[in-house]
Parts: sequence; C-alpha cells; structure tokens
Amino acid sequence: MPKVIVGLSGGVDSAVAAFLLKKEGYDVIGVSLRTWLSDSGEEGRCCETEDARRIAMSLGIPFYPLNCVDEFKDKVINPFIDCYLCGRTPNPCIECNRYVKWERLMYYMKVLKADLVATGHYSQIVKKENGRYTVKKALHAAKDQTYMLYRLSQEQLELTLMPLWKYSKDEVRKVAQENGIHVAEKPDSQEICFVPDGDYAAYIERTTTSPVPGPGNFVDEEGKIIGKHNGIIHYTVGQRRGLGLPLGYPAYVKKIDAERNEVVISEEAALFSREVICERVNFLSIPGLAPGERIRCRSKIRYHHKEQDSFIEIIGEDRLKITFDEPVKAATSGQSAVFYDEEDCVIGGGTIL
RNA sequence: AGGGCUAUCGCCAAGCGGUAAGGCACAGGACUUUGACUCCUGCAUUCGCUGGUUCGAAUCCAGCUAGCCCUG
Repeated sequence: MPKVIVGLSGGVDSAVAAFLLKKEGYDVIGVSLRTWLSDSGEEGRCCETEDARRIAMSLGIPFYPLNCVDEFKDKVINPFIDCYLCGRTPNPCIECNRYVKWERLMYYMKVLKADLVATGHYSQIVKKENGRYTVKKALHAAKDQTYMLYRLSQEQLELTLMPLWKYSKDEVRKVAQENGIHVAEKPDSQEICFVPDGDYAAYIERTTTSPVPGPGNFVDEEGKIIGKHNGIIHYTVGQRRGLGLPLGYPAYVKKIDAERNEVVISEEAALFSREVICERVNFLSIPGLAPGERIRCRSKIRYHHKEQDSFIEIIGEDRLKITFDEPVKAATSGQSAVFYDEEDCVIGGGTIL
C-alpha cells in the first residue's frame, strides 16, 4: 500500500483523516509541524505537538515532530507583519498552506520515501479533463475550506489526499468518539495560530523591528478630519467596531492610506464595488487566461463569503480583474479572491490589490 | 450691561403634566482554521442646580449656574 505522510495538527480533523487512511490500508506516518513558539514556550493551536503525538500513538502509527519555525517566520509571520505595516490585511493561513505546510510535508514525504501527503482539510481534490488538479468544494458547504487552498501548486495537489471531503464536522467528531481519539471534543481552531490572544496589533508591535506607524487621522471621503486613530495596523477595510466615532450612523473603514497615515471612513453604502483587482494570481483548474479572454465564474472575496456571479479577465502583468454582477461589500487589500466554476471547483485565486 | 435662546446616557436626539423613545459609540456573548462583517444581549430609578405648584413634573413657576446668538 502507498505510504502517506499525514500532517497532524493535534486537532480532530487531521486525527480522523489519519484514522481513515489507516483503515483504508495506507501505510500512514504522522508528522507534526512545529511552526512557531510563543514567548512562554506554549504552542499554538495549529501545532500542538503533544496532542498530535498521543493521537499517533493511539492510532499506532510512527510519529515525527518536525521543526519549521524558521520557514514559518520567513514565509508567514514576516509577510504578515509587512502586509499590515503597508495598510493591508493579510491572510496568513493561505500562505502557510502553500509555503510551509505543503512545502514541508512534501519535503518529508521525499525524505521518508513516502508516496503521498494527506491533511484534514474539508475539500476534495479532483483532476480535471484537461489534466489539471484543483480543489472542489466539500460536500458539506458549512465547512468548505477550498478558499484556503487556492494557492497550492499542481504538484502539491497531485500528491495530496484529503479524506475528509465527504464528511461533515459532526460526522468527523463522531468517528473520533467511536474510535477513542481523545481530541474528539476539542473545539475548532480559531484566531491566528501564532496570535492566540487575538490581539494581532499588539503582537506586531512587540515582534517587529520595523517602525510601527503611530496615531493619525480618521478622515471622511472628502478628506475632512473626523477623529484620531491608533495606528493603521489596528484597522482593516470594512471594520466597524472599535473606531469610537459617534457619527450617528454606523461608520466603516473604507480605505487605509499608509502613505498619509490616514484611515478613510465612510458609511456602509460606500463600501460596495463591482470591480476587484487581484495580483499574485494562481490558477488551478485552468493553466491561465489568454489576453482578452473573459470567463464566467463565481467569486468570493473573503473566506466567509458566498461566491457571487462574476467575470474574470487578465488586465495586465499579473493583474486580474473580477467584475461582479452585483457590487460586493468591502473588498479588502491583502485578502484573497477565489474563483469557482460551475462544478464548484476552484479556477484560481489571487490577492486583492 | 441689556434682550433672546438652550440645558435629557460618552455623542446626537425624542419627550410638551401621568411615571425617560431611538440612532451612534461602548461592553459582553454567539459565529469563525485569517482580518473583518453579521447576529444576540446589556447600556440614564433619572432629565444643569435649588426651591415651588400638583395626587403626580424632564415636562408648569421662580431663582441660580453654564453655553450660544443679538444689541451696545
């Protein structure tokens, strides 16, 4: 049977993924990626090695805790910080998946002479008729994680198994319970794994050696000063709470102007736009778009967003334009947009400019 | 110095003699493998102060205080 390297996070999902693969007869090896260490030495939710070790032991599979703190810092944390310092809003999970998780899993797959890697993501990997690999929305849309996976490479997808694609979260927990997996009731992960307290701004301030932009002005769309902000890293486009601006109507962040150290405020209606431009585009189900080619798809501009009818087209060197039928709210620079075809497969995605 | 107007939650603001609307802001919670959004809950025993009238006053009266406007 093929030998498969399973990334064990210490949570239920990857544990059950490993369990299912073993049951199917795969030669399963558990691997845990230690991606960061907090000041106190505690581990984040994404890499709780001890839980992972116990899971591997109870499944009776070999287990290797692997250190990738340096890569994680280089590929995820530093870009995350730089992104905020530029007034944008990063999505570290997407970068981590592509450049740390899969990169490392594939590396150890080769080192351990395994054939495949596997994770506990809720997503299906499919090979399209054109020979390209892509991810397809999981059967249970509530847990669909294709959005976080759009940046994976063809090679990564080709050699990956995601056994949970047809399961719901409840079913996964049930499988865990029935088979004595001790993390069956463990809560889902949330927050940024390397910022367990959720205060990412404080994290940036104590972590970076770069100067962090300080307080500046809140301005309205005409540029009129309407208040003081605490520093641009504290805000994100579409944000409402925490502004402290009693304008009489709900006030939202429309734009962050890092150059002027200003945060532009508007009412909700001004947040909508039909066109969104992306960079760093990665295609999955198709090799790319020809100049002038314009295809119909459904696109989402954030993880918790349902896909909206749209067209996509290339408008320049690594620039893709999405045109939505109906305006979408608060497209946020730094977040990702992902495009789906009529079969719920990911066409590709990119970072919103 | 005269005349007028206004004083209700952090901000805005209803109320006009019958026992304090609402919005914004804020806090807490839910949701969530990113950040947001959203949703739910909470948020003035008290109406500038002191007296008075009344069964009953934020609402009427008087004085005081503060702010704004006009005239000098």
